[in-house]
Amino acid sequence: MKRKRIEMKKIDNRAARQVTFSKRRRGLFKKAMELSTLCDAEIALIVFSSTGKLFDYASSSMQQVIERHNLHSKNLSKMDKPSVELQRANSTNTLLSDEIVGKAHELRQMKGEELQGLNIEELQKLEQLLKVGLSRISNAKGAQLMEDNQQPTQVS
Amino acid sequence: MKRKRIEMKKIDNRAARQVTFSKRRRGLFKKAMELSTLCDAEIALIVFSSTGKLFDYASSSMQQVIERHNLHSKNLSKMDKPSVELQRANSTNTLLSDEIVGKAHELRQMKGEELQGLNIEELQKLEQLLKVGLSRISNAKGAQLMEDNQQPTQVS
DNA sequence: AACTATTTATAAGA
DNA sequence: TTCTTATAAATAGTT
Repeated sequence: MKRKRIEMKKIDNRAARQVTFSKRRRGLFKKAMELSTLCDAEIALIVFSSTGKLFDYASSSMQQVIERHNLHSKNLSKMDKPSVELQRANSTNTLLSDEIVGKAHELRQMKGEELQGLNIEELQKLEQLLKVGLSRISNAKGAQLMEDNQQPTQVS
Repeated sequence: MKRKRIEMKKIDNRAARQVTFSKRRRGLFKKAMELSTLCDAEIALIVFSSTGKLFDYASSSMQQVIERHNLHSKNLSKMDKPSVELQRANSTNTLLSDEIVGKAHELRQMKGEELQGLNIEELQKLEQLLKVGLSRISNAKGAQLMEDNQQPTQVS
């Protein structure tokens, strides 16, 4: 039987690759779930086989993990524009609904209505976002008052 | 030394949980990369530690895998919809798109990126909204710092 | 961070 | 695909 360690490159033989994929995929998902359970981690795992079949797992919900990931990796300025991909994928409404759910969630976060689950770092990012917004609004008010030299409205 | 198999539930001890997280996280990411290499699979893995730190991996790009996932998790059965159904779906899509545009606009306003056309009163309302949001976030930060009164453990 | 006894994953064969 | 088993790999408990 003499097993040996396998070389870390794509397995050429199709059948062998498929068998290895099945075994290792199981192992990988098991490990992901264990890590989530043991260490209270939030995890999402997406796997496409070479034949295009999808396998996925999320410790909470895929949407939630992806959103949280976006909050971290973003490019805070492009999160609020309908994505190019989204416009292209307009053929069904599922994606659109997801996007609405996501944006509604982002809005609630900006309003401070749904902050649970965010850590300090994330809260600070949000705070920064709001502060920038506030200063822009303040500038806009100033500019408008200058133009409106007829009757200065009361400002807060 | 007598190691025994560990119980599959959240590890109570903070330090032990942190150590296990580090070890298993490494293992999990290694396995994910190996599966991708050996079996030519497209993989995305997102992990948030219990302290909110992000770790991620994507065999291609995160955006690409997430998009592909979105494509899979929705239709498949909607491709061969009767035309009436299709029309209904399309009009729904239009409504949903409008809603997204609206929410995106609202988000940009909150960020102060699109304030043209707003008068003083509107700017003040917006400002008020942001101030309320800021104070809630500030409270949340305070609450979280209180919770974290156990000494922050060092992570690798 | 490093060590090692054990457990766990899995390559190869059936 | 499932199972078996020898072996490689991961890791729990410890230093």
